[in-house]
Amino acid sequence: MKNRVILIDGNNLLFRSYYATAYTGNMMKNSKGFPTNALLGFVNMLNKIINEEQPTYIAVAFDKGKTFRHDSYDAYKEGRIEMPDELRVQFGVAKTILDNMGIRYFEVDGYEADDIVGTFSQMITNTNDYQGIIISSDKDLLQLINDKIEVKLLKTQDYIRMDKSSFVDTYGIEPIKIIDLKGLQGDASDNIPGVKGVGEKTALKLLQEYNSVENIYVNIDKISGKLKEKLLADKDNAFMSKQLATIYKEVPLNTKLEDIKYTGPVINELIKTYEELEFYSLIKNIKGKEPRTINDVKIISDIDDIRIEGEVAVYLEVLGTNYHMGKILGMGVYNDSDSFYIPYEVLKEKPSFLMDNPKYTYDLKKMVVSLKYQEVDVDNIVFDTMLAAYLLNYNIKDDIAYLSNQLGYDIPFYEIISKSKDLDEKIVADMCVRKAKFIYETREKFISELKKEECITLFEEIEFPLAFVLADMEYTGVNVDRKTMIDMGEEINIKLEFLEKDIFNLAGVSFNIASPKQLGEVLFNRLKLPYRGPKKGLSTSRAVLEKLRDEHPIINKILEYRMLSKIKSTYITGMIDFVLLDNKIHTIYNQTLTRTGRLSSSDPNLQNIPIRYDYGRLIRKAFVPSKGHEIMASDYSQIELRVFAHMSGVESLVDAFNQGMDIHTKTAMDIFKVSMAEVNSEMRRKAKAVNFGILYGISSFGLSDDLDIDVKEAKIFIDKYFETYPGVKVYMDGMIKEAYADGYVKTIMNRKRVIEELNNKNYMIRQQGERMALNTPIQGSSADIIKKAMIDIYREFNKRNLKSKMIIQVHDELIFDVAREEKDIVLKIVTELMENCYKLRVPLKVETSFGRNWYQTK
DNA sequence: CACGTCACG
DNA sequence: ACGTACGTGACGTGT
Repeated sequence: MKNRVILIDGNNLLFRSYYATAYTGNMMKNSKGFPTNALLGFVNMLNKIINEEQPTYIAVAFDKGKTFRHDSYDAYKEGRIEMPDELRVQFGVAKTILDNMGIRYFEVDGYEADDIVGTFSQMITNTNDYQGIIISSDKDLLQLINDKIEVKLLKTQDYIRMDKSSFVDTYGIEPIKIIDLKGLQGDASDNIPGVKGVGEKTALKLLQEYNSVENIYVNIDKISGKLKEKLLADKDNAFMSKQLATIYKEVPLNTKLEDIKYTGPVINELIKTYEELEFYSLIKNIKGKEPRTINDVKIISDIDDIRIEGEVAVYLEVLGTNYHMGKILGMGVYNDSDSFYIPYEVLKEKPSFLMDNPKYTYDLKKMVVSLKYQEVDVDNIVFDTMLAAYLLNYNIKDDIAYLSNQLGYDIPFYEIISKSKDLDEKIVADMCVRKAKFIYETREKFISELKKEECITLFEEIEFPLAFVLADMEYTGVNVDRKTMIDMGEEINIKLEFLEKDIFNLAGVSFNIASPKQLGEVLFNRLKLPYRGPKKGLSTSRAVLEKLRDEHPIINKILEYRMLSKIKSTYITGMIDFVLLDNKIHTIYNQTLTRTGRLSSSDPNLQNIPIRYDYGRLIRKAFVPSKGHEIMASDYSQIELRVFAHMSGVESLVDAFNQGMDIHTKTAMDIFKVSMAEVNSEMRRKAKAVNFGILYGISSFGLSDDLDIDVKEAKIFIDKYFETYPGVKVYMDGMIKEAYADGYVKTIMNRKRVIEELNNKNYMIRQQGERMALNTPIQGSSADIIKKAMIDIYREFNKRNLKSKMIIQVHDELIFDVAREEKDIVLKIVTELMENCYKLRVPLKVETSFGRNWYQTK
């Protein structure tokens, strides 16, 4: 077995990973603003290579000198423009990481990475005991291939492995002949001139006949006509180009192969570097990490030993992401005078401080709900770090360890320590107390930041009280009629079987209908249906298929198959899995996820239950009230357009809402300059589409797609709209200007969204940022309003001791499980509070309906 | 684990 | 010449 030597073109690797993400606008930075995108790709690639190749030797080469070669990015190749600062600064850290990983790297004045790789290849070629593998996406390096050297040529997704025989198969020449090829055809990207008028085809033909540049000129008289003239005219260039294309193999490295032995990482140093970069997921995966020093934490074994005074930080550790019926490990407790860990067994005896002492925590909803299932009540919670960090635009990623490590704390991830073979209670206890300590010590900092950012009112009056409301909704849950679901599932199964048979018959072949790849193959290659979708690849999305409805009977069958299998997998099978022993579904509302301030719902998602199409809508029959109750659904009518009218202050829109007009009809009247009676359904449909466009940050393409008209026609519509309502344009321009000036936009309750995209060099990304800047204040303010309504309603229900419960929120509607005898009062309270919880210059309107299940509320 | 697709506001 | 409407979550496929 030969020694495997990995040679890595470090410049190439960093460039690739930089541009892989930077150009899409996802410039990744740590919380201090240091760019990390190239480094993450770099490290992931190194890990992948080490894993796959299990090398004994590794060297990484970097450029050092005035020339600057790489082929990761065309603009550089052509223009030799400067390396962006955001990439430059990552090179130094890359070298530190290599040191930490136990990998030698080399850079030599006046030489490029290629030359260093070439020099090592030569050393390998000169021995018998080594085998070299070069890693790069630079095809120039292919010239180094020989019996002992192969190249892993990196592609966007994966790589191609090239050894001597596969190279000859692909190109028809020996690897080393690449330099002759370049001598003749040149390479614009490397400023290699070559012979003018000779391209790849001619060059290959010449080389197959004469083998080398030198030999071509020896036999120049055997060549005739134009080609001979061209060759003679550029003879000097041909030799010079060949030399330029040749990778230098004698860089003075003063190194033996033995010196580049891969020694493995210096783990603690590597972790430190990763922590600095906030590469927490990489830290998780480091093998052989030394256990951190465990503090001797007091572990409470007797409830009577718990004595704590004053304000205290607590953190409850619950296993897994779904805390409904999740396993509770225990609670870390910390304040200035004491700290300890309370295991679950003691916690369930309900220590009194849970009710009495003022408490700070992280994710109060999770704590309250988890303990509620154990019949343990918690009261007097006064602060939640997670909610504060969310409003301050911190990256929280659902884990207190992520946040705390960003702020200089040393807190392990539970997933990591749970893998250590001797996980004892001491380790968990230490971790929980560290978390509580973090909460305790950073509370003031978060509060002062909230004040500074003027988000403290939003925190105190909306997000913090809302968490308790959501806790109650989640714990209350939604009753489900399993039988309705199962019956519907069986009906779907039968329909699917028939559809599948029909589809296979029509296609003349059986295949996996759920596979876009196989379906595309059948439709567009086998059945030769005309493709009218987006250019990239073969899309089989509904939008594309609907255009083919009249072309082939298989299309409708496929669309129906798709619809039914979606309903079955997501809304029948998927939903049934979430029905707990109480016959209820308990969703989780994520309060700290969306960039706009909306909630999101998961496990399962109750905010995307079908309604638009008749068949899917039937699933709502399975969502039922408690005994003696009914389902009540109250939704805001056009809240986002009302918010828009309010924020823009455009008079005709404000007036329309104040007069109680149908806003889409009103828009149609204004755009088409007709009377109300003259507005037909087509005009209203178009006006409606334009109104929606306005909410999203309109674009002619988007509108044309929605209305299925020309982009030109759409543009005319938009211009007409802006002519009709010049105030809208003024408002939008002002909003965008403000967003560029501040770097963020805000809602009516001062929720801020930072929009990095506005600083992106890429025009498309900036455009996207502008649309976010237009949409977020509207979507976010609507979210603010309904959150306020939910809090008001929750408090009023409690005050009146009602049996009825608020159970679901779907962005602009609230669903209730209402006791029959409370129908009148609940309707009155909900309407009143939803409509009046926040005063705009237009009225908020709420529409409500009752039903014996969710389906009937319409 | 990313992608395509589709469910909702 | 670009390649797009805003905000989410879940599923099956295929690497």
